[in-house]
Amino acid sequence: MGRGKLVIQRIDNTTSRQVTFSKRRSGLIKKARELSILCDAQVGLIIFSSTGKLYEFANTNMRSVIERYHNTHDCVLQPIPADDLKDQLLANEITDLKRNGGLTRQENIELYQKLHIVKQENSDLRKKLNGTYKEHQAYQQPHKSISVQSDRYIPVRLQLSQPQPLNIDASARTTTKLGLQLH
Amino acid sequence: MGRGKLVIQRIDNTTSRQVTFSKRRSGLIKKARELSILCDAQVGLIIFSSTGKLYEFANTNMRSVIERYHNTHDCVLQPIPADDLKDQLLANEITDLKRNGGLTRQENIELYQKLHIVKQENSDLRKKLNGTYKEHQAYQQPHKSISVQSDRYIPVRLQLSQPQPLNIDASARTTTKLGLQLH
DNA sequence: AACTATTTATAAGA
DNA sequence: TTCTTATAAATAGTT
Repeated sequence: MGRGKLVIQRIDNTTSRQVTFSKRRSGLIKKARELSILCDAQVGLIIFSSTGKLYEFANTNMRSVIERYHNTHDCVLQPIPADDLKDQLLANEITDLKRNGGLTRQENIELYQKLHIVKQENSDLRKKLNGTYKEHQAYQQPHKSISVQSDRYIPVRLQLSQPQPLNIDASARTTTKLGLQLH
Repeated sequence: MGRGKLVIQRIDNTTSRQVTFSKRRSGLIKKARELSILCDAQVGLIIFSSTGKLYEFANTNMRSVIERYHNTHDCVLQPIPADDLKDQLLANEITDLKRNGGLTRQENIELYQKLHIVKQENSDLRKKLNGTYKEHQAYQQPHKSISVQSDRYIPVRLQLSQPQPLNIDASARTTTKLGLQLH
């Protein structure tokens, strides 16, 4: 839609990307709202811009949508046995925290890998560009600090971020009431 | 859009409503995907039809979107009041989990920012390289490596998304009363 | 922020 | 229901 046909791939130009984001975000939210009204559907929409800003729409409220979403999926984490109501409440909270923390860590790992790949691509591009300019000795790498930083930084973090297997065996469950372990 | 103008209110006719739901649902998901790609945004979309069936889209994975969403809202570390020793232990465990999760979260945010910067740098380099080659029409496919990257990336992410088994080793069992282990 | 030329989505019809 | 088509709506590039 527009003056020209748009190929669906990341828009390089920052200004264009931001303008397009603004336009399409509002368009998307509008359509989400329309769908929920027209068709009597429950809709939840979460958008994080590339700069990390949050935009959202939910015809009811986001929390209820998310809860309903969770209910449709099997709970991966086993409930922690508890003697009484108070213990159960605390145990539930711990279970939630474990789940969320695990997800954050997992996303972290993915981000490191992604970052690693993009940086690699980056340095390949730089190399290529350098080759193009090789007759001009004046050319300097424009972002040397970043590439140096990544060389030192990434391997270490990747190592630290390796997925940690979590595991409760029977004996562990007998020794601790909560059988809790956080990685 | 269509033969006639449509008023945005619940469609009474069941058949029409279902047909419209089907069309608009796919349209909405398509646009959500486009937004995430074009503008490098993280998008999560949850739709429950009026009959309760779930449809969803997330460019990364829904759990990570939801978690990130939660993270932007609740961040406060409040000490939990406890009546007795056992409660206190549980409360401490929760506090630890929260703190640890917070750190991971913080790291996560920084990774997003970093990734954003590197991607920008990447596209700048590509632009520069393209300019260098502008007289040679041979240089086309500016994003080839990115598509390769995603091909490599997605399977990894799927693999990482598998539920992680929980595991406590002997040393962990002996070190903490609650069976808690922080990594 | 507006403006439109175009593309895209889709309501109604076949 | 799936396909078609006229029309409304969204929006890319421009000013």
